[in-house]
Amino acid sequence: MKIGKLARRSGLSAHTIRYYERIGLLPQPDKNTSGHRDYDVSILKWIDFLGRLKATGMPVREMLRYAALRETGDGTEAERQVILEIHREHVRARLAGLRQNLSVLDTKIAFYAAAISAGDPVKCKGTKEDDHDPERDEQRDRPL
Amino acid sequence: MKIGKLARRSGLSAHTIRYYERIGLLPQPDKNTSGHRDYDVSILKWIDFLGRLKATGMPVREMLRYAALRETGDGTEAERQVILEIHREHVRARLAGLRQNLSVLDTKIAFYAAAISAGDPVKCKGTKEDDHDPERDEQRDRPL
DNA sequence: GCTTGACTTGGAGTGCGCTCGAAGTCCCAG
DNA sequence: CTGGGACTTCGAGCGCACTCCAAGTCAAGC
Repeated sequence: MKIGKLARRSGLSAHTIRYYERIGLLPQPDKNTSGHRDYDVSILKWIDFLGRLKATGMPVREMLRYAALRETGDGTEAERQVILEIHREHVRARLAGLRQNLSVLDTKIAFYAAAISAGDPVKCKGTKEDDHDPERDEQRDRPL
Repeated sequence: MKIGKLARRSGLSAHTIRYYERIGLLPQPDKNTSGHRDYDVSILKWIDFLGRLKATGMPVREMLRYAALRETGDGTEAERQVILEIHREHVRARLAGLRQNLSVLDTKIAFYAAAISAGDPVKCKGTKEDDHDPERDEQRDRPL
């Protein structure tokens, strides 16, 4: 498979594939007599997995560590596992944070919905000052 | 409250606060006779909310739209609600994707764990070629 | 009155992850 | 044999979101 086809199949651009190869995320593929890259389909699985690492927010630097271990092959499994486990914790934390922020978003949207559907001038009025929040009775900045 | 204190309280740097003001995320604060910014505590709530938008992946450009409506004040509630509702859908989608990728991660980690704890040379051997995947019996690239 | 440190502005620099362009080579259909 | 399209390399450019620097002002404590 040449780069154009791999691009179509993987969803990456040919530019990006070459870029990934340059930085070491993708292994050097075989080249045919004209110097054209010739990929094995198995690369698609690896690209898919890279996409998942990326989608879960792993920085390229970390993917690079993982990719290097993968290149090395046997004997690096434990290290790869550790990388993945640490990353999994990051993902779990993000998930938790996202859920929390989502609920804040829900609350806020519900507030807008209530204020607007009621055409409530008082509540709508409040929306500029500090944006709705229920705990608005904050103390002023005190001299420490 | 001056910028340094706001920085400490909000967790943003003074640089970032000025930057946010420049681009329009934060309203122009009052300035004292020396030209120093003087913030009301209520800004902290807004910064907190901005942080939540950011944490949920809203691009600055979109925050800007929201911030501009908030500045305008009354009469922009419906638009703000729409922005938030659309964003909420993005967040839900991210959450779903993250959960899915997390489970892939779990599977992969479990695979490493099994292969390593068994010291299984066959399975470990497989980990370089295409990284463990169960569905390894892929057809070769066919001529379309 | 002098030092220290927090503040001001404008603009330049950074890090990440691509993304694109230029110039050239190669293969194949018509 | 010619035109078109896919490929090659190298290096520059981009968009985002900061982050920092330089040069200057100002207020308070010693």
